[in-house]
Amino acid sequence: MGATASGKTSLALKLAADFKGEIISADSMQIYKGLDIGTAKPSVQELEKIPHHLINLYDIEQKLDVYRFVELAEKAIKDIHSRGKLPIIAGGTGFYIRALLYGLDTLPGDAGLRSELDAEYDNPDGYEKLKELMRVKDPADFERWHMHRRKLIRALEVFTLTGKSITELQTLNKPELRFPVISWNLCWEREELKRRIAERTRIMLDAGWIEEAESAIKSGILKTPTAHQVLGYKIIGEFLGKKIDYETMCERIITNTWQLARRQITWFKKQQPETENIQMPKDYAVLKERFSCSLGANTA
RNA sequence: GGCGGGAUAGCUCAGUCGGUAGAGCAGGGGACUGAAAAUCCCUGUGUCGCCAGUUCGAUUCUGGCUCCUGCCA
Repeated sequence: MGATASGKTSLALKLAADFKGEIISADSMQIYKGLDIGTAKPSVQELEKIPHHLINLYDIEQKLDVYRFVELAEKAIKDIHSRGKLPIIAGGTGFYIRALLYGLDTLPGDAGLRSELDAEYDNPDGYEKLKELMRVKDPADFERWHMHRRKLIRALEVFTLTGKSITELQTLNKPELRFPVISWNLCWEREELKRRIAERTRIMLDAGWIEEAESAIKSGILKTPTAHQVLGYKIIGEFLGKKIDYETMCERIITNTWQLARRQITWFKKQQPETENIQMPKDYAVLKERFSCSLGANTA
């Protein structure tokens, strides 16, 4: 794992080639078909050379969430194991990776109820009514989430279904790794990562990202349940609609990407401290050697 | 050249009926268990363009200067 533009894809490809591995993408956006340039997927040749899982699996209008991701990834891991290969998980969606490695608590979900609550939130007084309901029924979660619409709604959803606080239900499982893993976080010096992001953004734009975005927007990506959240496409849409010029578009994408990277860095630092930080850049030979050792220790 | 408008946080700008100033964005920190490349929370001292005058006190009023900018020539 690692922040965006940290070199995960290229490292995963090399390790897979050297250790008979197959790659499972832990990326909430690379799972969608069509967003090839914008999500910096491996090239077609690379995808052909090394088997990949959870890439180009969904159409953009399909809905993805952690729960589904974990199911799909577990299936992929079993599948890879059954063929005697090594599963290599590579991606920047920390939330998904943590959920896969540690498992999710078995919380109920009801998308219908959730969207009802969400709609209620928009009604005049709806927000206050829902907050008041939480304040009375589930004060702990109210305290925790009253500032955060999405979290409040999810807490309310779980409370409605179970009569219990989501926070309470979440602490039932102690975090414990479900697989033996070697987990690395690719770290860069701040300014260096910023530079890499800026450089990669311009390369992606030159490689045809704008055309890709134009067609994705025509296919309605901005109205999809999950894929609309992908970074960059909306900004490119503003450029295509002549609301901003090329340079502004470019800078805004770079800024947004950097903000994403910062959130990822915080996540990996705070939420997955079991992960070993690998200070980049580092020669592949060194990484290969270290991986080999860890692998030996792990299977012993 | 004439008549206006402006000069305040890295950027765009508010504001102070005279008591040394605040928003958005950027930047920094944090959260995160079914939308996560998303969402949310915390975080703002800067010669208030320069020089003088009035005043107990000026970034705020007055005069001059410099630099932008608009209209007319």
